[in-house]
Amino acid sequence: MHKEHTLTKNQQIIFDLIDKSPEPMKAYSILFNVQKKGIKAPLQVYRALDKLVEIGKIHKIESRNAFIACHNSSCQVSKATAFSICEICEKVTEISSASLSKYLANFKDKDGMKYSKYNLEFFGLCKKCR
Amino acid sequence: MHKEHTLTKNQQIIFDLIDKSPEPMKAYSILFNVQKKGIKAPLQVYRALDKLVEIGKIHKIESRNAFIACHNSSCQVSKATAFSICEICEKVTEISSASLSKYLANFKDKDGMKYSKYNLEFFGLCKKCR
DNA sequence: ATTTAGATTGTTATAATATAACACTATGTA
DNA sequence: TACATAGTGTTATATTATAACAATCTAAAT
Repeated sequence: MHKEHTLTKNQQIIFDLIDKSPEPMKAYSILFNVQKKGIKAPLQVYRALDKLVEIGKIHKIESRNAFIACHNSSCQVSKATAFSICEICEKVTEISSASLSKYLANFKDKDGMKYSKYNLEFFGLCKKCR
Repeated sequence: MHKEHTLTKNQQIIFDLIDKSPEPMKAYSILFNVQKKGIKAPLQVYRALDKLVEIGKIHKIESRNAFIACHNSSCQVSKATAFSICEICEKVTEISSASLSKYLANFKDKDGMKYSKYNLEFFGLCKKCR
């Protein structure tokens, strides 16, 4: 359905790191972790992050300036994202709910406008922190 | 229903500026604009912004690192926000839809968890830019 | 009126996040 | 081969945000 993107070396290194991380990673934390692999400058990280976001392999958690691997097989290229964020432990979970995405994709604002692109962040306490 | 907060001098100056602005304002743009009123340092701005966000007089547009006055009379203290953002002209509009807020407040994730606090940003093209 | 607790202020310094500009290199395709 | 496009490496810098500390204001309770 969609083009498979072959990741470049930097993109792969950075994706692997984020994908293995149990929590969202911040750009400079990523930088610190990949310096031993030859990625030395912030821009190298940000460029890879931009591309990975663009092709849907990772998502940016806007309220946290952090990045998480996409674990929702249906949103590889999607820009329609939803997350829950624990306000205590900062655990972030991607929400993949067909009814939610359907509702939001069909939502019309007061001008009758629909939006296929959105980002939704829910805040609360996760199971463990409740 | 809710406590009226009397704004302090700095808070009032900064709120007035944001409230008059037709578009979201960034912190350092706010700083530049209030320097003639004696607010000289970033922290003075950020502290007022934090408080204004906390009491619901303004909202932060997370994807833009910018602040907009609340024009939704029902969300003075609310943390349940929704916006549409034009990807060309960057116009931001707060969405106040009873059905949307009802849907989101009642949304349950796969653990059955509900969230009273959320932020939703829709992206698309506004009327003028379409 | 005085005390006191909490919020707010002013200030300097610094941390954290992100991009500009430019020359160079790899990769795929005509 | 040669051309276009995307990616790289690098230095410098812009932008966004917070730490720490002393001083001041404000409201409520003596």
